[in-house]
Amino acid sequence: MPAETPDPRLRTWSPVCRAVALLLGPYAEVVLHDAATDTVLGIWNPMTARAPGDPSLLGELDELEPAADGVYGPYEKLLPDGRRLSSVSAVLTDDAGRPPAVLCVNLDRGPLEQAAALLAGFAAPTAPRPEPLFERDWTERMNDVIGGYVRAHGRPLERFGREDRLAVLRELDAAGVLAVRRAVPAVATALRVSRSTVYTLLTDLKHESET
Amino acid sequence: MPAETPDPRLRTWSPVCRAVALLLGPYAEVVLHDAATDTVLGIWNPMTARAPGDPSLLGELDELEPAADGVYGPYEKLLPDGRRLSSVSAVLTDDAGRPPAVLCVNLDRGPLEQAAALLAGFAAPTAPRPEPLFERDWTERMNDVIGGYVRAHGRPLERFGREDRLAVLRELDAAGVLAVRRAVPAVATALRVSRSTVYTLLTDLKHESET
DNA sequence: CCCGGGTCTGGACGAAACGTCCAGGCTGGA
DNA sequence: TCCAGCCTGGACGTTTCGTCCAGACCCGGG
Repeated sequence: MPAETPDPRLRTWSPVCRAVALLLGPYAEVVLHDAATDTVLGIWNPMTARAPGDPSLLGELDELEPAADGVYGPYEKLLPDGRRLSSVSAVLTDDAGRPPAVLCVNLDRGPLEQAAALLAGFAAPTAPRPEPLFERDWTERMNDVIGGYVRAHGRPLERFGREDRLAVLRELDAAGVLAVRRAVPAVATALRVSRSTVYTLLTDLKHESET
Repeated sequence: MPAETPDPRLRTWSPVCRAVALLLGPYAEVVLHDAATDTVLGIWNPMTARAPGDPSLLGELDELEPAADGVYGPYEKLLPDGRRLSSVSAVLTDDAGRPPAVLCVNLDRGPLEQAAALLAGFAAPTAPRPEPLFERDWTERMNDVIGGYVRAHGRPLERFGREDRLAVLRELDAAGVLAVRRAVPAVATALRVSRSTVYTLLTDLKHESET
């Protein structure tokens, strides 16, 4: 039963909500909450079963950083059906001194992530990751450094020249990777180069930094 | 000057080439090579200045894995202007016993990667990387761990017992400090303990975690 | 007082990793 | 074609690692 006298805040904010909902298409839900009563004022593109008047279950915001200007997120939300959402919330106040409303935009990441994965796979020149089992350690940083250099210079490993290797080794050294046990042989392999070469390059590096 | 009698292989394969070129749109180049003379037979959607009759510069294929069924790649190619391509090649033979042709499809990855990056960024719920940002020197981390333990337990280094040392070593190991070259002697010194002791404690630790 | 279990110590030692060196091989340019 | 520069694989001496052990030390119990 829709109220005959809609909340004035609804009149104020609903154009924004409708606009955002339209702009972001079918994968975004926009919800306007009443912060005082913790109920839903309005909802556009609903992805869940909530309707105006329902409780907001907005307690979540308390746990988040106040984030300065009343904007929270983007943070991650999970739906019972497994969908993952990216959400932002904003506290809306008007000059009429009315209790604030809270605007929430929930974007379903699923389709976007699928599309991104699809495009990435399409563009991939090779299998994305051999991934030697989760190794959250220095080898990853090594790969980050090397991969970053390749991307930054648009030059694949096979086209590396002496200067490229020197640059990468400089970075790896600065990152402390070379101080790790057994790192040098691993780096050599990663650079498609012999252990000897890595040591030679390293002495060259040391020598050049002395000047 | 187009030859009056086009190569019969061109008649055989050009429909395929045209179809692929159309399907993949403006970002894909299709080239048909003559493997015997190493020249270009035909080219659709050219991204480079090559034309029929030009040398193929197909030597690249020799460096690649024969890949079983005559299909090479996908592998990465670089254009002088910096564009990155994903390429596949296939050796085409017909039953007429003619010398084989080589079909190359070069897909410009740039637009796809841009799109993927855009989508991925759109979907990202939060900054992808907290990135420890200039990871401090491992000795500092060692001192942090030890100092933190001392403060947390209000027990100065001189009062450390076996359990304290074990606990600290557990933390240091988890922090990866012990994977650094020459770290163990330093840790021993910091703990006011001999190198031997550290090693025995470490084996005890390893042994206890096996149960 | 002495004893014994538990712990740390310095030193020794084989094994591994480290870092250097050299005699080739490959490649791209003069 | 030769040359110069770079990379390679292997060999080799050195350093570091990790283990082992005999003895010193501490401390509570008999």
